[in-house]
Amino acid sequence: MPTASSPPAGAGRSPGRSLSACHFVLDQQPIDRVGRIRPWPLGCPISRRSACPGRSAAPRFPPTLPGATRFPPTPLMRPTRSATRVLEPPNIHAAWRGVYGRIALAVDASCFGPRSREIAALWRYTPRLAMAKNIKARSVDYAQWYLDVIKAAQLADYSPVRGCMVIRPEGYAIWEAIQRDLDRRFKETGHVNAYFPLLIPQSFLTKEAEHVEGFAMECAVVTHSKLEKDPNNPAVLRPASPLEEPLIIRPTSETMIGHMYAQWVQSYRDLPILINQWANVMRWEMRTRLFLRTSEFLWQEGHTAHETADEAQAETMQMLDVYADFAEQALAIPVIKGRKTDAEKFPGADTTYCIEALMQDGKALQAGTSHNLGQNFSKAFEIKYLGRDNTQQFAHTTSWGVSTRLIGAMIMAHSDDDGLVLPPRVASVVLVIIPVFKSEEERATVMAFIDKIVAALVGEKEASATLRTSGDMQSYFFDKITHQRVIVDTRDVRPGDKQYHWEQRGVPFRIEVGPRDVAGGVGLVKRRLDRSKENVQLDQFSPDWLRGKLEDVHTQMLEKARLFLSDSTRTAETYDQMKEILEKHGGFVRCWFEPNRDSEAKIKTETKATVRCIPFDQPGGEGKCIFTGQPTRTQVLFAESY
RNA sequence: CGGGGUGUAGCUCAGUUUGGUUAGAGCGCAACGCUGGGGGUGUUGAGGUCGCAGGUUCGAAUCCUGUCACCCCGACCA
Repeated sequence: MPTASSPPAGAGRSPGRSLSACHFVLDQQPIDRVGRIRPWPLGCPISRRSACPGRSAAPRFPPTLPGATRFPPTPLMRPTRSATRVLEPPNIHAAWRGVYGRIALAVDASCFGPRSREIAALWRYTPRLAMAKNIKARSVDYAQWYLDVIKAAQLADYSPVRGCMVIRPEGYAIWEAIQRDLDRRFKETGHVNAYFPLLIPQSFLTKEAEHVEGFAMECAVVTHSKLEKDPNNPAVLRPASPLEEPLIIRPTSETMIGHMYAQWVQSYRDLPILINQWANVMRWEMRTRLFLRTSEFLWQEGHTAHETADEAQAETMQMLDVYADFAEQALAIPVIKGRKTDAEKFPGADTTYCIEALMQDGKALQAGTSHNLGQNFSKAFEIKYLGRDNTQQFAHTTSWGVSTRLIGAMIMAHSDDDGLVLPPRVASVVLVIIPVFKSEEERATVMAFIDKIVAALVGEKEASATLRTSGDMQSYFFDKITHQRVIVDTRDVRPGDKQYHWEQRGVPFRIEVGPRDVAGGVGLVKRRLDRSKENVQLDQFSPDWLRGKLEDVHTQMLEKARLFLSDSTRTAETYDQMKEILEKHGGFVRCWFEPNRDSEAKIKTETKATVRCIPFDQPGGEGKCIFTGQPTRTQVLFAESY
C-alpha cells in the first residue's frame, strides 16, 4: 500500500472555471486539518451548475470522469498534517462519494490498522456516478445532511409553532415500531400502562428543590382559561379569566405521579407500583433540532415506587438494560451503559444512569436514561407506607424514559449520503418491488411474475388482499403483527425515480423485475445497506427468505455501528492527549477522571466535551486524574454531545 | 437569551448596492406524446398580496422602522 509522500496529483493545476477543469477541481477540494473535505469554494463550476454555459451541457456531479469503466480514477491525493498520502479503495470510493465524515476517516485510518479489511468490507460502496440531488453530503455539511435526510424521507416537517415539529406518517411509523417493541419489553418486566394529565399545578413543581431548579426555566405556563375579543379591536383575541393557580404543561411527570402515588400507597402490600405512560411533554428549548430536541416531544416515562432502596436500584438497572438491549436489537445502535456525574444527572435524582450512543460525526447522544430517585420525591410528595415493621416509611422511586430522540439517533447512526437507512426491525416497508417494462405485453408478463413473487413472499392469502395505498401502489402485509409491509410500486413514473424514492426512505430491500428477469425466472434483489445486488430465483422467495435477509441486514448494521463505536473510542493519559483526540477525531475519550462540577465546567469551556458517563466496565485500580493529576479510581468517557 | 446569516412560485435561487414596463430562471407539479434496467425527452399549462406590519415616495421586492420565522455558532437542556 503506497503511503507515498509524492506531490498531490492535482498540484500545480489551478481549479479553473472551464468545465473540463472539473476533474481537477474535485481532486483539489479543500480539506481541513482533520481531513474533512470542506465545502466547494463559491464559483466552482460544479457546485454552481447555473454558472455552466448551456444548461443541458451542464455536467452531472461528479463530472464526466473517466466514467464507470475507468473507475477508480487516478488515486486521490489527500494531504494530512505530516505528509501526503495516496488513498486507496475503498477510501477513494468513500471520498469520491463525499462520505468523508468521520466514518470515512475511520475507514481511512483502518487501512493502517488491524481491522482494515473488516471495516473496509462493511463500508464497501458501489461507486456511483450520480449522487442524491436533494441531500447534502455529510462531509460538506453534517447538520444540513441530517435535515435533508429527514426531509427526503418525509419523516417530519416544521410546524408553524417555533420549536415544534410535525411527525409525518413515515416518521411516526418508526415511533410506532419503537413503541411496539418497548411496550412488550416493559410488560415482560411487569409494568402496566396508564395516563396522567398534561397539566400540572405550578405548586407541584416547587416541592422538590433540585427539580424546580432543573425545569423552571423551560416550562410553558397556562395562565388563562379563555379568549375574548379585545373591545378596542374586535379582530384581536386576548386571554381572559386568569387562573387562580397557573398550570404548567408537563416537562416530565414525576410531580403529578408522585402526588397520585402518595394517595395510592398505604402499606408495603401496595408496593411496588410499576407504571409506564406514553405521552407528550413540553420543554421550552432555546435551540431545537428535529427529533433531537424539540419543544414538544413524544416519549415514554416509567415511574415506579418500591419498598426498599435495593429494589429501586434493581429496577433502575433493569430498565437501563432493557433500553440498551432495545437500542441494539431494534435500532441496531450499540450503546454504552454508565452512570452520570452529579453535574449531568437528572434534577431530583439520586443517581442517573444512561445509555450513550455515538453518531457518525463523532458526537455522543444520550439515548435513554434511568433514574434512581431515592426518597427525594416520596419525601416531597409524602409517598408513605406502613412497613412490615409497622412503622411509616418513605417509598423509593425510580423513573426512566426514552423519547422520539431515538429516531434522530437512528438516523444519525445509520443513514448515508443517499438518505435514510432503516434498521429492518423498525422499517414499516421492508421491501419494494419495482417493475420495469416498455410495452403493454411486457407489462403484463412482468406484473404476472411480480404477482408470483409477492405470493411467495407474503403468502397466497395476504397476496390476495391488497391494502389500500395512496399513490397507485399495491401494498401487502408481510407481518400482520408488526404491520410491516411489502409494496409493489406500480406508479407510472420512471424506474430510476422509484429507485431513488425508496432508497431515500431507507427501505431495506428492493426487487427490480423486468423482462430479462422474467425470462430468467429471477428477481434482481438490491440491498439498501450496501447497495449490493443479487439475482434470486423465484422458487427461493419465501417469508423465511425475506426474514433471513432482514436479519442479516440488522446484524450487519449493528456490527458496523459497533466497529465504529470501538474505533472511535480512544484512551487518553493526559489532558493534552484528550484535547488532541477530541480535536483530531472526535468520538469518545476514555480516561481517568475524578468527577467534579468545577473541573467538568472548565473542561467543557476549553474543549466543548462533557463527561458522557462513568461506564460500568471499570478497569479497577487507580489512575491519575487527567485534569487534577490526583489519584482517582474512576474512568469516564468524555465526548462532545448533542 | 447573546452573536452571525437568510426570508421572492412546492424547492434552489437571480433581481435589492443606484426605487421605475405586467417580478424572472432552473428544478418540481398537471395534461398529452415519445419513452422506460438509477433522476430521459418534447409540447402545453397551472402556480407569487416578494415573511408580516407600519413609514418615506408620483411610484417600493428594492429605502427606513418595527416585528416574526428559519438556519449556524455560543449559553441551557433528553
